[in-house]
Amino acid sequence: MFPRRLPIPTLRGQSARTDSPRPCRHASPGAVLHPVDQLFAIRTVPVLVPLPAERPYSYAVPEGMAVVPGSIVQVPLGPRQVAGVVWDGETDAVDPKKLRLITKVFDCPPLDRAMRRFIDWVADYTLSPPGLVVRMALRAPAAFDPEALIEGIEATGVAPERLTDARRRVMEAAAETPTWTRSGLAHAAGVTPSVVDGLLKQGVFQTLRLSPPPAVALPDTAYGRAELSPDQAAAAEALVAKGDGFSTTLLEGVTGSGKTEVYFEAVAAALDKGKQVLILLPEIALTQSFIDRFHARFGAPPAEWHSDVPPRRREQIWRQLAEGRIRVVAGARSALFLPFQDLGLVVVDEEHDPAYKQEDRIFYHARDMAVVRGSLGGFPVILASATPSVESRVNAADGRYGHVKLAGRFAEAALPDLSLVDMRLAPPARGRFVSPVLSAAIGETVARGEQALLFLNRRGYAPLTLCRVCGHRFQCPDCSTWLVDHRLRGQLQCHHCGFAVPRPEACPECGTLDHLVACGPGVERIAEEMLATFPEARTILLSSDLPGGARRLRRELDAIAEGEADIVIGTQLVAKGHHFPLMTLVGAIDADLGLANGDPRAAERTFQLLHQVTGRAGRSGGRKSRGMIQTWQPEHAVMRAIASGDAARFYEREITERGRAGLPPFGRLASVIVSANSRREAEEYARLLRRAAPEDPSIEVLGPAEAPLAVLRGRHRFRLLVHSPSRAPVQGFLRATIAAAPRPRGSVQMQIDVDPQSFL
DNA sequence: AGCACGCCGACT
DNA sequence: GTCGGCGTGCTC
Repeated sequence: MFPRRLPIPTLRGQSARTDSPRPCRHASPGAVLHPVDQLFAIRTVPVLVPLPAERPYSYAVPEGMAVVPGSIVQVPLGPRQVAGVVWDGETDAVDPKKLRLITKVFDCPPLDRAMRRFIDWVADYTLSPPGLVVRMALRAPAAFDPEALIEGIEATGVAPERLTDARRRVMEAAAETPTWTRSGLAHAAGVTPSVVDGLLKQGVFQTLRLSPPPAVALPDTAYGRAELSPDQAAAAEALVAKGDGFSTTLLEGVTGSGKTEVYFEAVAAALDKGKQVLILLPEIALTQSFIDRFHARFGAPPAEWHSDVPPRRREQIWRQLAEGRIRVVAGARSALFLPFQDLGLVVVDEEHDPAYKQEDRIFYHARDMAVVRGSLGGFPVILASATPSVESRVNAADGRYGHVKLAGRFAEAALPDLSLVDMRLAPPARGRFVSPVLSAAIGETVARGEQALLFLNRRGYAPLTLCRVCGHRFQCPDCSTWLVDHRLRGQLQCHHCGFAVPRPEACPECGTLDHLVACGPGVERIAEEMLATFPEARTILLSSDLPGGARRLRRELDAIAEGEADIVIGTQLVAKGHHFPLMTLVGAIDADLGLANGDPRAAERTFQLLHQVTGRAGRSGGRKSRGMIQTWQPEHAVMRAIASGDAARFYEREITERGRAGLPPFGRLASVIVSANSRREAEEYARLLRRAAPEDPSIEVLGPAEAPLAVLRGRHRFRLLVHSPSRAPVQGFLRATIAAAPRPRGSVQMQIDVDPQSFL
């Protein structure tokens, strides 16, 4: 089974003593040297510092300083002071002249053993230096020192000299709660702070130091206990029955079947046992509705953790979490590296979402690392989705994961009627992209006062611009990809590296004016078409590159939910999180779009995206809502699966295909991302790898044009795709290869991406 | 990752 | 003559 397949590769030799229960100052005394020994022996400890070192560095422990593995310490590193973590095991033999003293131990709970093993595991699996992994856990510099105490007041028992009305109200409030802040008490009593000041002066109150207020209120598991359907209750019971030890369970339920309420019961069970809980969400900045639902269930919001959380708040959350004062975090993938004190459950919501994969510096898939965290920490992990990843489906089918299904009988009825629009039979008019069939449906919908959503996963106006006179195509100078016409911004942009030029009027090749022509649709162009076809309808365009950022987007989404638009046109961000009750028609414009981009997961992604976006439709007025999918390949397995609603058959087919092609979760895929100055250099390095390879995996060099992935953002980056159909872990190959081939520096830099699930 | 050192191009 | 570009090496 899975847990025993999680070796800790690098560091071993824990001393059992070191992780013992913590005395109040967070650090146990450690070994005390005999006075005679003190003269000769210098105690050294390994310290993992936040830089790409393969091993922890050795530091000397000053006399009288108490450190244990996990202690967060400040150490000198070259010219500066950095925060590091005392690690497990023995120190390397290091030139005593290099040895430097630990500057100080932060007054902060140490990282627990499970967390340290997790960091080592992630470093080994992702083939990245453990120092860089620990860096992710230490991204809250000011949090290592205790939060500053604030000034509070408490009653002394002395009676006020003259009991005015205002003073009486203050005394009444003070009688109910022992300690207050000055302004807090004044506010609660409905008086000005000067009343409190007066009483303070008289000695009725005295000041004291209070610990700062909690970042979030404690959740109350009894607060908003939902009425569960029999289905939901059974599923919740199945989750809770998994017990406290490690297990992974796939919670699969169609849109609207109430998965969230079900796993909330598992969350409540963990909280009742005094455990902390982590709920991972993809792109949490846009999921206010989740926070609201959590609040309604538990009477308090979870602590939020994502890139939009301001630095001060991050520090507060980091600290209070380490102290165990925060019980629940809802966060993006980076929350996996937070210093939980007693984590007892991780829920990965929308587990299939590609946003869980980090493709920057350290490549990891948060869903899989959550499973690893659960395995090392000995607690359950729940993966929830309406459209699970093929990997999780296979793991569930093979018994590695539990499988809890929510049939959701009411939900079935509320799902939209889906139909394919065969673009070969019902082509749009010239220069248009919406089929007359869909267009008519939009007209009817708007006429009824309902909303229509048009989905097209392509930003901008048109993906290609060419000159009608000489045939010149606008191309990125760095990436050899087409420049995307962004009319609202007046730019041609490269979606790979961010290169942009103002939209030209003349062809740079032949100089002809006004003969440039846009080819293909983007959301801006669909918006234009809708404005022309339905000039009286209120049309809204939603796209990630619109000005105003996430906040404006959230406002727009709220406005749409309130009915302040008739036609909404959006990229894939409309597929996430939001539910639109008035939306009774969803149209997918270029549903085939994602199928031909060379991604081995293209079919799966398209299936999930189309399923999700059509699930946005509401259920207005008892009439079933409709989903219409424009496709040029109606016979494609994905399209057939979407139209028939037969997800099971899609998965079956996809699993067979993957097995045949040796793709994950059966075969292994990894890529070595190299930054090289030219394709030639990248090819050169690929040759080096091939020569050094102990076996013979295929290594393919892909530039930005062939591998349209976020990971290739930036100039001159290439992806060497290592494909191995055998069960032999690609890591083993890469490790050996990297050891044999000179590690590139400077002109060629590399990062490694091992595809999820190959750890099983 | 940062930071210093060191070696070649365009300028006050 | 310097200022400063980033290639290279190092941090216990």
